[in-house]
Amino acid sequence: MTTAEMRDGTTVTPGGSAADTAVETIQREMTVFARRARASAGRMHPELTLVSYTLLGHLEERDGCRATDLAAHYALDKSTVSRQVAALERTGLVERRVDPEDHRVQVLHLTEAGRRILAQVTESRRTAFRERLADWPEEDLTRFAAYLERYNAWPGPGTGEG
Amino acid sequence: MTTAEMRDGTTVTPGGSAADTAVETIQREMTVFARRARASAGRMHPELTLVSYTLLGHLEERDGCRATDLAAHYALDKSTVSRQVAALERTGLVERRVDPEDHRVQVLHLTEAGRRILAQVTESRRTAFRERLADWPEEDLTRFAAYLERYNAWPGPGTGEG
DNA sequence: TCTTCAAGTTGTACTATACAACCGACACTG
DNA sequence: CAGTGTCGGTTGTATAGTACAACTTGAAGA
Repeated sequence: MTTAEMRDGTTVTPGGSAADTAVETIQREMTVFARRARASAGRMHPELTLVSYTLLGHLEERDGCRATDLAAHYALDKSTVSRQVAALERTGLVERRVDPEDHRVQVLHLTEAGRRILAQVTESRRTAFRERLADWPEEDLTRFAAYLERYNAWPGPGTGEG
Repeated sequence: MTTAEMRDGTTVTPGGSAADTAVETIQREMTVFARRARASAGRMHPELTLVSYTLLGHLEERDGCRATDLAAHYALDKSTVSRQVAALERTGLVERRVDPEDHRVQVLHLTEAGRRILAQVTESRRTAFRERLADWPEEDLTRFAAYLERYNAWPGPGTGEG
C-alpha cells in the first residue's frame, strides 16, 4: 500500500511519507477490523455478546468494580452499562453488592457461573486467535501486542479509534 | 499482562507462554478497539457512519462493484447491504447502474458528491489518527501497519476478528 | 418448459447505543 | 440543620446496524 496517501486525492504533509503511509494503513486496517469484529464475535459465541464478554473480562480482571468504572473504561454511556449489567444479572453471570460505605454504589462481581462462561468463551476465542496467529514468530506477536496496547492506551475521548 | 494465560483458570499448551500472553493481549486489545470504534466514528463524522464509510471506500477502491460483492467482502447479510446502499443512494452518494449483461445486477458507483464526502472524511480521520500516533517512531508505525495488514489478511470467515 | 439458482428487497426482530430526564444518597457550606 | 450541588444508577425514547426468512425477478440449464 505504498500509494495509500493518494487514494482520496489529497496531498500529505511533506517530509513524512513513510510514516503517513503507515498511518493511513493503520487507519484503514483498524477500520476493517472494527467493521467485522462485532458480527463475527456474535457468530462465534451466541451465549455471550462481545459487549458482555468484555464487561465480564473487566470484572474478572479487577475482581469486581462499579458500573461507572465500566462505563468510563469502555467509553460507554452509563445507561448502556446499566442495561448490560441488568441483563448479566438476569442471566446469573453477575451479582451486585451494595457498598456499605456508600449506598449509592453497587460493586459488581462475577458469579461462579459467570466465571465459568467467561473462561469457556475466553478459551474458544483464544483458540481462534491462536489459529489465526499460528505462523507468526513470537517476536512479532509480542511486538504487535505491545503496539495495540499502546494504541489503545491513548487517553483522548474517541479521537481516532474508528 | 504476564499471567494472562492463567486469567481464566485454564492451562496453556506448553512451551509457548510468551506467545500465549501476546495472543491473549492481541485478542483483548483488538476487542477493546472494536468496542470503541463504531461509537467514536459516529461522533467524529455524523455525516457518514463507519459502515457507510467503509462501503464508500470499497466502492472507490474497486471503482464500482455489486452489492453482493460488498456483502461478501464485509461478511454482511445482503439485506444489510441493500439497506445501506439504499440510504447512500437516498443521500446521493452512490448511484446504481443496471448491468446490461444481466438485469439482476446493479453495479454501484460513487457519485461526485460521494467522492467528495469520502475524501473529506478520510482526511479528517487521517488527521485524528496522525495526532494519535504523533509520537510513535516511524519504524514502529510501519511495523504496526504491517502487522495489522497481515492480521486482516487472514482469509477465514470470521474466525477470530472479535 | 420447468426447475433451479442468483441478486436484491422487504418484513420483522433484536442488540447496542446515546441522550435526556429522573431518583436517591452523599457531601459541603452557610 | 437546611439547601445545594454532585455522583451512581435507572428508565424512557430514539436510532443504527444487523440477521434471518420470505419473497420477486431475472438468468441458465435439464
